[in-house]
Amino acid sequence: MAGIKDVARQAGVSVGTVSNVINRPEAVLPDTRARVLAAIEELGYVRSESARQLRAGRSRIMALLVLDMGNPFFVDIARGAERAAREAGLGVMVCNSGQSQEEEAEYLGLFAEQRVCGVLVTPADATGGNLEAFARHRIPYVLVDRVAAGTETCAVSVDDVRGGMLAVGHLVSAGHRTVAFVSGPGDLHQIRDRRQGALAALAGAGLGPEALVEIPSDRLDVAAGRDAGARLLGLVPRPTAVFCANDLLALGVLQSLYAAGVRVPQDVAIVGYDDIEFAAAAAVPLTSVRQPAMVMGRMAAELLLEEADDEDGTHRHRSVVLQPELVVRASSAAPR
Amino acid sequence: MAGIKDVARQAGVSVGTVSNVINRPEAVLPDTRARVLAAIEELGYVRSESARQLRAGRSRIMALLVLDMGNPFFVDIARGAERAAREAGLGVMVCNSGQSQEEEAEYLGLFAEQRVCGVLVTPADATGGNLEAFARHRIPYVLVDRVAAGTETCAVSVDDVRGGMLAVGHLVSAGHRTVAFVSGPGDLHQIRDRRQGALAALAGAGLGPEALVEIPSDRLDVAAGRDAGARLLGLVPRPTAVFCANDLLALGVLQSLYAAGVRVPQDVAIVGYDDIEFAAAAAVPLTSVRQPAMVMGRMAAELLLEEADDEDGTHRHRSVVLQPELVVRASSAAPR
DNA sequence: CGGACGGATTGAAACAATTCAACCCGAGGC
DNA sequence: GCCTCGGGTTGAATTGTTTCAATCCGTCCG
Repeated sequence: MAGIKDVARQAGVSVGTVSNVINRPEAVLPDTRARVLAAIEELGYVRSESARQLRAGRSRIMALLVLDMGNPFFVDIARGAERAAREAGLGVMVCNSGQSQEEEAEYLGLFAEQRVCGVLVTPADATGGNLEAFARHRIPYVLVDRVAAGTETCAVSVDDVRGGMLAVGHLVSAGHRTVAFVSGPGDLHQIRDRRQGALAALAGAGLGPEALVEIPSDRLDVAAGRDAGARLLGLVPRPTAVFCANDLLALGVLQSLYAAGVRVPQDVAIVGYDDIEFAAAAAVPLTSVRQPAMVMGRMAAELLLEEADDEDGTHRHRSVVLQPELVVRASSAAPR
Repeated sequence: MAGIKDVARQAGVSVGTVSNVINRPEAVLPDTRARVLAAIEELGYVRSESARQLRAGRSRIMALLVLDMGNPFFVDIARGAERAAREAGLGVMVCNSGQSQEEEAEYLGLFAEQRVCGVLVTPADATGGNLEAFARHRIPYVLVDRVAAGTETCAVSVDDVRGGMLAVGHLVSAGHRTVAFVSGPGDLHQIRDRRQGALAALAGAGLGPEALVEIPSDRLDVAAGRDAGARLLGLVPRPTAVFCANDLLALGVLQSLYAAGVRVPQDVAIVGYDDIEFAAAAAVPLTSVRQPAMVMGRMAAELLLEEADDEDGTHRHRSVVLQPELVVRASSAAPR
């Protein structure tokens, strides 16, 4: 494969001039430039990113490590981040930790080797140990969908307590007195916050924590939702409303109920979380708490870029908390 | 950041020995090794992937360029490819062309600069011009979800003609005499093949091409499906069955029909394509043509690895054609 | 006791770019 | 005619790793 030296020889100039043509074309005389460009074209020269990186000390790639690429919520985050990154001329490497600490650690190691210019990460490791170890490498990172523990890192999140409050507040004000909560892995921060918000909403209506019937689940996908739906059907008395920790669970629950002939929302109301495209696309469109996923991805990428470009230490870590929004659709209504 | 030289100095050995500790530990005396490992640990040394790449001539990253990351079908392909790549110790860079030729060209250029070890691509450019230009760089690539035009490249695809035939054959044998076909961008190979299969199935039942009522659509997402559903409702006489070019369209159609009070499958039967998770998760579970997406991603990655590792020219390009499978669910049944 | 063998280690070359001090040379000023 | 100025160009140094021929040294054999 042709290198910069071959181009220089072909064009009858030095390697420095070729480099200038590529990186600062205005600093080269037009006809020299033309000769070099012709040589580049003729040889099919493509500059080697690894050589540039080696010199620059870091790559022009931003890493994004999410919990589950099968969840459209994270796909939207990726979209937002990718757009911001591309505007800055960077590529994005999207990876999937699958909520596994080991995978997370492995990927973070990979990123360090790649000398990525920064990492956007939705931590799978609740203890923060992986990230603490990663911090040694002095590669900037931004937490996504997670509040920062201290002030030593940037973070973008959505107010999950408020989200839970909106969801259950809506159900309570529609007259429901018992709400099932289909949760997820207990160590996920997001889940705990949503539960807390739900309890707060109940308390606001004079209801105690016993009004929230938890249906635990160890995953956050449709299959787990179906399973949770089956368990919901077995409850006596059956709650008249369900709040699901995300839309995938909600879709699964909806399907279980529908299959059992339970009408939504007449018999049971459902509220989901995330407002993924498929929530609105369900046969009974789902009421859901919308998270501005694309905005979150974009903001996280922008914070990261700011930190990565910070030469003179002016950067101050920031935590951005976005507000969720309740989108009411057909799946929720007053009980019977 | 500490480099291999710093480690060597710290451990009192030469750089070559450090390299050996990392890459061929068995070739180093245990106590030398221990000293080096201690130095690595102490300095927090992480080897620079760019420097390795520079030396090796290519990176340890495989690129995957898909049409739409918002479509779970492609997410599944990515999953399959990622798994195979990781088994071989490679990273995967997943990118989204969004069916745009320009984006595709831009990404291919990026891949060439990165010297990725290979590219898996679902072409957006039907003319093949982008890939033809890319072939100059002598970076191996494999076509995904697309048959190879000639024998100069590997490809993994699913028999779309047969898929269309299965879908419409099923509807016809259930007694339907007119089938609407919600299509997609006309220049996509996949769509043309599915239509052809649909027509073949009709012909097999003694029905002419007029039995297939095409409802064109320029995108392949849920919103386009909703729109197509609205147009379907306006048709007189209304077809009793719809075959959608993919599941996202089908979900949109299903929603439109449901909202208009048209019962599925009693009034209109629906068959989708891809069998994404959300097809089975719909309130009325969708009959769909299952494509083995993860298998496709995995096989494509394996073909690519074989080609990339091929030192001695033994590699022969292959086209793998997988078979689709009809999954019958509640959304299809005999007319009235 | 000398030479051969072989495992462990060394250190320099190579990889492909960017950067920068030095150089060249024509124009303009004195 | 000499000096200075400055735009254009040069080419060596630099980046961090891998690789490999060369070296070192202890052991075994004759």
